[in-house]
Amino acid sequence: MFIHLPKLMSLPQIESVPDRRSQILDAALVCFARRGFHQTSMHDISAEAGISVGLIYRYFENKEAVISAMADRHKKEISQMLDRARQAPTLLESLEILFTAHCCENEPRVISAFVVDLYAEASRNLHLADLVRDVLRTAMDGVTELIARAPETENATHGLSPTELAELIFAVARGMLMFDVLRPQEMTAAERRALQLEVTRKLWRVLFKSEAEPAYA
Amino acid sequence: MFIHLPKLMSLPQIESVPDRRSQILDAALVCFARRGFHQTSMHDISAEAGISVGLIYRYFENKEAVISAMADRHKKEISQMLDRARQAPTLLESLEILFTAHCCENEPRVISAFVVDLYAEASRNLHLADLVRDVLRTAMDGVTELIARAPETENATHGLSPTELAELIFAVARGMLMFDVLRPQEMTAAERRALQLEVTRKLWRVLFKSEAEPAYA
Amino acid sequence: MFIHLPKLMSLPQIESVPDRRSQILDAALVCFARRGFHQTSMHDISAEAGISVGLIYRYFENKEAVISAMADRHKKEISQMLDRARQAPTLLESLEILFTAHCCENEPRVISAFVVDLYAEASRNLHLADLVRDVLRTAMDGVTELIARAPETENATHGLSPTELAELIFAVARGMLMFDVLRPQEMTAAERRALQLEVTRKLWRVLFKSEAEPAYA
Amino acid sequence: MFIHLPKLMSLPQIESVPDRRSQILDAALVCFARRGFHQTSMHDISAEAGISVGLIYRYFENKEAVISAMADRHKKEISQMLDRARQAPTLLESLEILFTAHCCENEPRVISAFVVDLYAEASRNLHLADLVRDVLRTAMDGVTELIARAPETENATHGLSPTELAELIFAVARGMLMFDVLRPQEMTAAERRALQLEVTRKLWRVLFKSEAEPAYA
DNA sequence: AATGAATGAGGCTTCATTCAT
DNA sequence: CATGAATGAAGCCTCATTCAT
Repeated sequence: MFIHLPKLMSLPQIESVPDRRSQILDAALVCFARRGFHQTSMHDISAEAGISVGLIYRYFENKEAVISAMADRHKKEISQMLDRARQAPTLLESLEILFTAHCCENEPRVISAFVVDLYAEASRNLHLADLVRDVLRTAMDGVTELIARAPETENATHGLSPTELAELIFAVARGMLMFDVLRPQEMTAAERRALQLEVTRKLWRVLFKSEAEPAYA
Repeated sequence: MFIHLPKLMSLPQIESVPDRRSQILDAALVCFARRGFHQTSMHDISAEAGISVGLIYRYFENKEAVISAMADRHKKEISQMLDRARQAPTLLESLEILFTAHCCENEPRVISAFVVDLYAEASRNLHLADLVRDVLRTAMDGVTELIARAPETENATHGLSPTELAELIFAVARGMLMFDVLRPQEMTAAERRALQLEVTRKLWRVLFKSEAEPAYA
Repeated sequence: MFIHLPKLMSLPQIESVPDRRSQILDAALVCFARRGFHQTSMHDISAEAGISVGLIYRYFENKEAVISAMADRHKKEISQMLDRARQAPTLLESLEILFTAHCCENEPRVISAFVVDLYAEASRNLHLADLVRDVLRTAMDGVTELIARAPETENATHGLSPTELAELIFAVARGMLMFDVLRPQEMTAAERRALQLEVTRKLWRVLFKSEAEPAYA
Repeated sequence: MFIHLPKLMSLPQIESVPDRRSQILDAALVCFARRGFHQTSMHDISAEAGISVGLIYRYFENKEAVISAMADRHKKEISQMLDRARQAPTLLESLEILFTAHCCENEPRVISAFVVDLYAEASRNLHLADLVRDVLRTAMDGVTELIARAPETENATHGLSPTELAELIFAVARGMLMFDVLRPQEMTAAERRALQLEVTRKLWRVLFKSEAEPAYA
């Protein structure tokens, strides 16, 4: 009765099964960031994931489904980033989180090349466009709320509503993402991060510092 | 003297050569905007241009050369846009030109889907990255100069230099371009333009209007 | 004595083995009739049978073995059909059984699409060809015997031997099977059956009715 | 002026261009007869035709289009066979043409394995079914007419109309085609032909010889 | 006995590019 | 200058088969 313990050893695999999808998506992210959606072959992904091509098709209907799932992931990454931003003590720090999401050395879940590709793809794929639009709206709503409740914004917001400010902030964030893909490859995550923080502070000063007050630092 | 007549017969083609290139690039822009670089086949381009596939190879070494030439074109479009911006009477109007460059009904030379694709491609193609970086630098230099000479900027610029302001402005401009690819296809150029103008004015107010002055409109 | 209980538990499966095979072959017939041998995947069969793919390989060496087994089944179906034909009181009724074997609503064990596929496959598979040839020979021998002992054939058989008559009869039967695969899908088994009965009677009249006698009906 | 004669040499190719389709279909027929539709790869066809795979797609949209074109060809072959049958001096000779169409050594345009495959395929492809049904109807109409005008049929037709007789004849013809795919490969065209002729005469005797007359031969 | 995850060869199709005309 | 037939490598995807559990 207790002889078949080996079966219990397979328990960890119960958890590993749903991770196959993640494993594939992890590999896909690497490939997509490296060569773009349409330059990445299914074989590239399978090789990066260390599995066979056929196995991908057990977890995804086709290549487009992989792209869609990556877009879903992007949605979650942005959502998590937003959560972290919400927990920041000040609005400035929230913005710093928003602007440096793609500058983490070991956890680069938001990769600018991928995101730019995603938007490019969304311009031809209605389903993707819907999803990305939704991500954007959710994120902007989150930032709107952050602004609305921030004490910094009481003084001076140039007569703009939190919503309008959030739109500007997000435009800058996406624009900086576009700039980021042009950075020389030698640039480290830390250096990118430094550049982003600088811009964040400038933007913050412009938006939320009343002219009278002296700019700190 | 009369032996080389055949060559003389080709004289009119000397002028036609640049035209052929333009014709091909015009077609390529349409195709690239519609389906992206890597989803567009050389045959797509030739069909759109109304010529044979082989002819494209007489004017361009290969597909990548077409993409490169398109990037060069982008550089010229941005340069021309900058010229027009320089001729505007006020800084606000200059910015309006900058922000609505992709919203012209019949002359849509700056097409957002193409530009986003261009940046995506630049992230994997060093030569393209150099070129796009150069475009960006030139454009930002131009805007920097516009800001520097504008009387509006004397009052209050949040302690930011013209260069820093130009960077922010351009980030917003590129960010709005990313948003633009998500707009529903039913939206007309006029509607897009209206949205862009609104953002332009908000940005302008934020950057160059001192808090004291009441927001117009 | 009680140690090997697990093995005893598998006893009922000894009987289930032939059932499994039948279950798989039942499913295979459905699939083969629907899409043909080479358009049917092992997964199709397993899904139709409600079992896993791997299980099929416990009962059949490979896909070709399934096809072979199906051919064997075909042999048995034809053999059973022949038995029924032998029990019919008249030659005409025997022929009716022969010609309507594929027109039974709930027991359609002889499915024309499958049989035609079987012959097509036999043209490239020597083993299958042998088997089908054998089925044909056996069946024709059976019909030959039916003819030989039938009182109807005493009068007039156009100077043809029972063997020759059986060959003609079988050619018509297989030819009608080919026609059957062209029938519109809306046609019911009853309608197909009616068509077949008509042909059967005509053939019977031609072969076994002497000219002098008036055609009944 | 007369130097460029080589261009005139290309004239024969003007005719060869439309022949590419035929060349491909010729190759396809060989392959299909050898291995069946679904066991034949596009590479098989291209190799048999001595061209590259890609070239097939310049002349056919996809593999199914090749099969469809083959079905169209079948229609023409049957039509030509019918024309030849119409020119025969006697009904028996007409039937001989009908029954031996697939037994020609060097011009085997009607290949039984292919035809049986075609019917099998028609059972799953409505378009093909329509076409084959049409071929069958046309052919049966032709034979009906042959019977109607034949003096041999005045005497005795068992009370069956020409249409009914044609149906029986065609059933036998298709049935014999099914038998043909089972013949051992060693059998020569001449031997097959002899077998078919024998059956033809038996059928003819059964259908059109009044019982009274002695069977010739 | 039964499952279904995993493999990888192979099939269909596309496409950048060349070249004879 | 211009055409478009031709090539063949490469991409997406399927599927027969195996094997650990």
